Parts: sequence; structure tokens; C-alpha cells
Amino acid sequence: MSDWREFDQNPVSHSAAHHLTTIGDLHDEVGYARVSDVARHLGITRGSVSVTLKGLRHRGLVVEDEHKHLSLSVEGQRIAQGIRTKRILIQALFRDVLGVPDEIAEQDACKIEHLISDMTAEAAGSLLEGLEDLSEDQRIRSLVESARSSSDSSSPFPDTATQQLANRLLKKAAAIESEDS
Amino acid sequence: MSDWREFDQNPVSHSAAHHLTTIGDLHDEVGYARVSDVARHLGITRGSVSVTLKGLRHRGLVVEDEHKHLSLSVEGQRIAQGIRTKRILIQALFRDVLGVPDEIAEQDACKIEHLISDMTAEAAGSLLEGLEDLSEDQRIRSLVESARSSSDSSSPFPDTATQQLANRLLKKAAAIESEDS
DNA sequence: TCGATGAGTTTGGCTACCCAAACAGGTTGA
DNA sequence: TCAACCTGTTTGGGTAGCCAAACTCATCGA
Repeated sequence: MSDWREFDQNPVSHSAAHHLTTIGDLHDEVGYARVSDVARHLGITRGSVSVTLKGLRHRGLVVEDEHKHLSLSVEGQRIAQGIRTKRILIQALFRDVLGVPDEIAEQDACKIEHLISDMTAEAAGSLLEGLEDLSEDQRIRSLVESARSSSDSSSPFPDTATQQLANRLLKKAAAIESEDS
Repeated sequence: MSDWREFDQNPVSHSAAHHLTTIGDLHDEVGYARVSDVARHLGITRGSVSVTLKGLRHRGLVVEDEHKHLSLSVEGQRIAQGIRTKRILIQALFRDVLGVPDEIAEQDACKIEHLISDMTAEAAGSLLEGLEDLSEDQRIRSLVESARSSSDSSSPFPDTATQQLANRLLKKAAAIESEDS
């Protein structure tokens, strides 16, 4: 079994993840983010935020200007964007692929967004992109073509059971189609 | 946004989840589980396990016989089995549907197994069951039939983008098939 | 029988979070 | 001008985990 304690040696904790994304969100939405704003947004006290941000400033993820306005460093932005992206992808994966209600999908995504590996998040993105593409007829056609040639490396799907599913469905559909008629 | 602090008010923590599943595993594999065995298995000290298990005994999830042998209560077994099931389903979801390498899928599953909602885990199970079914030609045929009628409530897939994908692929494949010939 | 070994517990220390409360500094309105 | 208010920080307290180290007990072998 892989080391179960990798859990808490993540680059950013659940708490830190939400502090960072909140600062980013506030900055984008209202133009600034102060300790009190972050605290209100997260539902915790100013004191807690003050202490946590001291650590994040020290780690170079958050910077503070002369007006006590907080913003993310380049590295902080990179991390926050990564977490936001993972949250969205996981939520969409659970909602659109698994069929879980949006609210449940959001709760689950919120809990695991900072724990998911880049590779898994990217794979979810590829799958969802594939699903998205399918809503446009022209792309469906190219998908079908690539599924037919069965060795097209530019397939929007990773080489997974899902692609195999698509391939099998295509071939079997044609077979059954002719058989039935 | 749903309350981000639901994170740490889960029924069982990451640590507790692994203590419980370890006791269950050891009990099944070697017939007994002692504090030292659990500690060795988890890679932490006996002292840490001793303290943690005091809490789990107090919560009625772990019981200890006169020989200091640990086992899970009925409730403990229920929780451990739930976590094990979620770990397997999530790992399979990431590996077989997203195409992530097994090792990465396992690491990710280990981190989030105790955080995923029952509904999401069940939905993953349904999807995987559907993929499993597809490997048998007879079931593929019935899937295709149900996709054609497009209102079959007994479909092995939940009504999601994945089913819609299957439906679209089937319809479009037939259309393009005739168009090309 | 007695020392070594192993098992389980307890204790003090550490990190990471949270809170409440006290404190300090700036702004604002009467 | 000055009290009321808002902001941010600090401090003491609490929980959850982890470790190292000391301690207790039981067992086992020479």
C-alpha cells in the first residue's frame, strides 16, 4: 500500500487552499481582499485568518500592500488556479459523468480539490472535453472516424475503458444495425 | 459556496479510517490485530496508535478482548467496509474511466476515500458496473437496444452525459455510416 | 531465577487548525 | 474633538495527530 500519510504532506492544506482561492476570488470580484473579508467569506474569525496568512505570507504565496490589501503572488496565483481548476473538473466529473446532483458534486469536489493529483485532474479534463466536443456534430464525425481507424493518436479521449466503450459501441452498433435490417 | 469546513467534521478522519481498515485487514489476514501490529502496518509508533485507539474504543468502533487482541465492532465493520469499498471504486474510476496509472489512482483514492459521499461512490459503482457489462457481447446488444429506444429506465447507465454520449454515438454512427456508403 | 525482549501505556513536546478575548490603530460622525 | 466603530494582531485555550522516551507487565530462554 502506498504511504497513507502522504495525506497531510500536501503542498497546500484544505485550509490554505480556501484561504488562497478566497483571496483570489475577492481580488477578482471586488478588487481587494482584507483579513476581515477573507474571515467573513470563510466563516472564521479574523484572528484565525491573521495567523494563517502570516504563514502564507512567509511562504511567499500571499503579499500585502501598504493599505493592508492582500493579493496572491505569482506562485500563489498558480496554486489557487490549480485548485480552482481541480474543483471545477472534479465537480463536473461527478455531476456530468457519474450523474451525481450538482450540490453533492460540489461538496465532494470542495473536500478533495486540494488532494487530487495533477494527472487525475488532467485526465478528467480530457474526458470532459471529449464529452463537450460530442455536442457538436462536426467533432462527433471526426471522433467516429478516429474510432474507426482505431489507431488515431489525436483522439480526444485518453486510451481508457471509456474510449474502448466508444469504440465497441461504434463497431457493435454497425454490426447490429446491418443484422437487424 | 457550501461550507468548506464540512471537511473536518466527517464521521471518520483520514487517520481513523486507516486505523479501522488496518484492524479489519489484519483480522482477516492473520486472525488478530494488536496495537503493535497496527502501528507497524501504519508506520507510526505504538504510542500514537494506543492513544488513537482509546478514542475509537470509546466511540464503540473497536473492541479489545482479554488477550489485547483488537477487532471491529459491527459499526466499526460497517464503516471500514464502506471506506474500503469507496477506495476500490474511486481507484477503479480513475484508472479505468479516466485512464490514470494504477499507482496514481491508488494514491488519490487513498487520500479521498473517507471524504467522498455515498452517492458519488454509488454512482461510480453504477458506471463501472456498466463498463463491466459492456465486455460481454450479449449485454452490449441490450445496451444498444436500450439506447435506441432512448427511454428505457432499466439502462445500466445513470442518466448522465455518459449515457447521452452512448446515445449520440449510436445515432450518429448510423447516420454517418449510411451517408458514407 | 533472572535478565532480555516485546507489548501497551503515559507523558511532554510539536504542528496545524480553530475560537474568544484583549489590545492597538485608524476613520468617521455628531 | 472624541466616542463609537471597524480592522488587524496577539494571546491563551482546545482538539487532533504525530514522535520520543520513560514506565509497567508479561513471557521466554539460559
